[in-house]
Amino acid sequence: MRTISPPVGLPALNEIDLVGQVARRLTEAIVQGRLPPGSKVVEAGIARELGVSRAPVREAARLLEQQGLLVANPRRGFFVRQFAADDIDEIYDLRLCVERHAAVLAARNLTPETRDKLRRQIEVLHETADLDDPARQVEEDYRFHRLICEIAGNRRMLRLFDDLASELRMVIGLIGRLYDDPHEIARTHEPVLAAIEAGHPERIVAHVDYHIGHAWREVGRLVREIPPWPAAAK
Amino acid sequence: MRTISPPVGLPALNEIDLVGQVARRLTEAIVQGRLPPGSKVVEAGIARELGVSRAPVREAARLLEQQGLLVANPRRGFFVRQFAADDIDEIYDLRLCVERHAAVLAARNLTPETRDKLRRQIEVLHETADLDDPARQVEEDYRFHRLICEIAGNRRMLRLFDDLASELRMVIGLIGRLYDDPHEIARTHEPVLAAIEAGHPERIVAHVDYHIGHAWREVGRLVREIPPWPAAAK
DNA sequence: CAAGATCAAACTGTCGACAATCGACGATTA
DNA sequence: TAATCGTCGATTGTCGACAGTTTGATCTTG
Repeated sequence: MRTISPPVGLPALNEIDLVGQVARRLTEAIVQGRLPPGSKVVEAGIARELGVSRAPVREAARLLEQQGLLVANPRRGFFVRQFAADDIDEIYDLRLCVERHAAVLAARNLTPETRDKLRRQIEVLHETADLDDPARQVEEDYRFHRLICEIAGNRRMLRLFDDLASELRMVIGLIGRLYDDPHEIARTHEPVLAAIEAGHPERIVAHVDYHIGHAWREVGRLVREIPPWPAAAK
Repeated sequence: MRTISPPVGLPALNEIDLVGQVARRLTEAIVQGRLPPGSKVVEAGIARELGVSRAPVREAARLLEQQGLLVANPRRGFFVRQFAADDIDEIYDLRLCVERHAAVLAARNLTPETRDKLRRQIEVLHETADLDDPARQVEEDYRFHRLICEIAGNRRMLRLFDDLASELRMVIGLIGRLYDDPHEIARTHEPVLAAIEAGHPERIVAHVDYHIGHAWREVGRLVREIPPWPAAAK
């Protein structure tokens, strides 16, 4: 295995875990909207662009396929997943299901350290709100929710959350702007944490439902507002 | 693309969706315990055995990796996933989380047709109970639970269920015998369906909790009873 | 005899090549 | 003119090969 010829502009891919790196690059390109939904992912093109051969690209594509970012059409290639309104509903429905459970478990496992982590993350959310960087804001938002799943202590659930988040990142990225006032978003996390600290399952579920349900409705509204997705190139 | 040289004993792989077929064969070998947990999956070996090259085998392995049946160690290869007691807990915890939700949704979407499907499946469970075919019994059991997820109408949730089921099949396959009397198993599905037909969310959740919780405890007990998993061959 | 160094075989990661297939475009025909 | 067919370039699916790494065995040395 040798070092890879430097692709233009981007830092060169080094030699370990090429597949993982290609997967990350592809994911980036998709959630940033550089590869719009419905567009064809030409193996040779990606390979040339990244300065690798097609084999690692194909393997990475399989990963993203399993993650739901790509769709494979045998003999026709990989295509960037297109989302419809009911996809949004599915994702949020599943997310609600997972996060309710995670929050209840997290409350059960809560220690002073993990509690502080959550509090600190809400602070970060407030700080980020001033930065006018929607992508960053979304990222820090997920980090809070991810923390809850982490604290819940079920690794499979955490992976599921990550998968859902990567699909959502794609959707949010396409919407292009934040669906709400950043400070407002930061604030709405507080009752969730409060409920977790209080530790009453019903209250936790209620607050998680409210919080996620809010995002669900907002995203759903925006998606329906801009129905023809941004130019499914090719 | 040409036809594949016939592997010994098994029907030859034809030319379409080679990756999918290899994946199925591998899954089979794993859940049947022919590839024991911890064992190394040698790409060239599998490839030779199936009469294909290593490329499709690698791609299939990536699929199974994402599904959790294989673990990839960079530069060392793919290994059959090993389950510990806490894996069982994670899987059942997640399954509980999903099936509660699915059952409530299924109740909401229930039509006379889907209701009959569920009833019929319980009959099948009873019929299968007489056959003394544990694998079949487990399969029909899953089919009932899968039906609920199907009726719930969230495709992502259905896929998640399938992934969990394939992990569980592997575990159950390793245990080798059924964890309970087949007729008893068939019977315990009835209250779940009854609750879904009645349509009270709390009752549905309670019955699903009881049903799945029972399997959880039984499987957990058996796993702890036979702690050293069957010879992690090499 | 144990611990470390040395070496060979086995295996993985990646590549380039080639045939089969797809899709677009233009020619042919009714 | 519209529909069908054939051709050609572009792209996928698969393969065999090669380089570098890991592994396990053997040999060396304290």
